[in-house]
Amino acid sequence: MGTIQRKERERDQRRKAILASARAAFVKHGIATTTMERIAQEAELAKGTLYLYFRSREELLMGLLADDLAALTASMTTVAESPLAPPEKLASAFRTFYTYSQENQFFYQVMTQTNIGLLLQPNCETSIIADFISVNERLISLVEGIVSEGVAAGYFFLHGPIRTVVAEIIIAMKGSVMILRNNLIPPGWVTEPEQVILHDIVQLIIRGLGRSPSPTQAN
Amino acid sequence: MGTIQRKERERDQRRKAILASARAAFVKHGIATTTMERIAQEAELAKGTLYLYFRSREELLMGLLADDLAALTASMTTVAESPLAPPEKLASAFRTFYTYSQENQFFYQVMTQTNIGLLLQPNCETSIIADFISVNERLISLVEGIVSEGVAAGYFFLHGPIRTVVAEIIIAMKGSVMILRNNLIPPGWVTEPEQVILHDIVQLIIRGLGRSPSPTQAN
DNA sequence: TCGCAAAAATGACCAATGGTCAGGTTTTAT
DNA sequence: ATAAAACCTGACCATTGGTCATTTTTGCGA
Repeated sequence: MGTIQRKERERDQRRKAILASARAAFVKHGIATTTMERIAQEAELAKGTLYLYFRSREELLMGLLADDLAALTASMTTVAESPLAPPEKLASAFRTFYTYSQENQFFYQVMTQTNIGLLLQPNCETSIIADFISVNERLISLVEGIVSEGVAAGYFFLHGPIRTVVAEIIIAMKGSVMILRNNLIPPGWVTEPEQVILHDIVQLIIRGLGRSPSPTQAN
Repeated sequence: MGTIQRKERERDQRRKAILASARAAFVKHGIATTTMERIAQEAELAKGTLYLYFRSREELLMGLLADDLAALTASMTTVAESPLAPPEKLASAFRTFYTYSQENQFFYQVMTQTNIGLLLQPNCETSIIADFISVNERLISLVEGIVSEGVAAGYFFLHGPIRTVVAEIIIAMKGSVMILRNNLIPPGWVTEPEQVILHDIVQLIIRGLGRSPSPTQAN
């Protein structure tokens, strides 16, 4: 019986070692230009061996992304549990998201160089997709908690079901980060640093949340 | 002298014919899975001939995108010149952007399946990049006109230089469209149609613009 | 009209890369 | 010790963007 456990443990260790090598290679060379051959070399294995552990290059990428999303969720949880007022907590949550992408090179590259939708392919293992969805749900719940708190304390107003409002906030903020990090800003278009732009957008949304959706008048 | 003009005209016609064939192929088969061989077949030319007119696959894509952005700018110009109040005009502008992407299949696919930043590569012809930047500038100016009008009429408040504020609005809205169209919404996350989500986000931003950035109090 | 040079087009070829799989090596169980 | 199972290897395969030697077409001058 001990043999099975050891073998499972060793198999898991090799899988993790391959992921670590892939991460190092992706960070060093960029996602698009890192080949499976190069990852295999970094892992000191044959290329064919990689396919014993991952069904495709996409599945390898998703494995790395799942780890990052888990770490990000932990950071966001800390924010959600802090004693800040809801508007400041919301701003802090999205600052955390941005900072994480800035400090974690692989995550940054996935955000900027990969169409994540294309990674969610039928040849990805189902449990990896489920992990991705699960971690996303936890992020949503965290932001929902902050918004709910803000509504209860009178800082925010809802213009629809809270779930929908939260989704919209996240869409806008994630989208902004993607634009900022996708080189979709024509040169010379803005002179302020990305953090300032992102902060302003968060504040714009927070101000919008802080205003009842009923008024149709100026001022 | 007549021969040179005719040859230039014919060369331009062939270039346009290749672009049309590429568009048809991309729409029919998707961007990622359309090969240059398939485009060549659609154009009834040899594959090598494509490279007499475009330096790379990316340059071909950029050529198509430039046409789309020009058409989109025309639509947005119509909105900017309409007699609507600035908040409604702003909402209409972004609705136009979304509707265009919905109705124009190639544009939709570029938005969802392509990392545009990767298209802006050194092997793209400089004038194509310049066109891309130029069209972007026109879009920015249109939105800037609307915001400026709203400020003058007392609908909107600026939290920074108008150029920056406009950039932030565009970043948030473009980003939202990208998220919505990139299948980055986990299944079952939202039940409302994309248009409703986008409309809500625009309204949230408009409400934020309609509130002076000074208040720090709830209600 | 003909001959030649230039321009345009062709399609076989090349290099690169994700993925496959027959064969080799190592581990396990009896 | 032996056979079977598990693991690993690296040559091979299919695909595709891009190249380039060759072929075809066009334009021009005699």
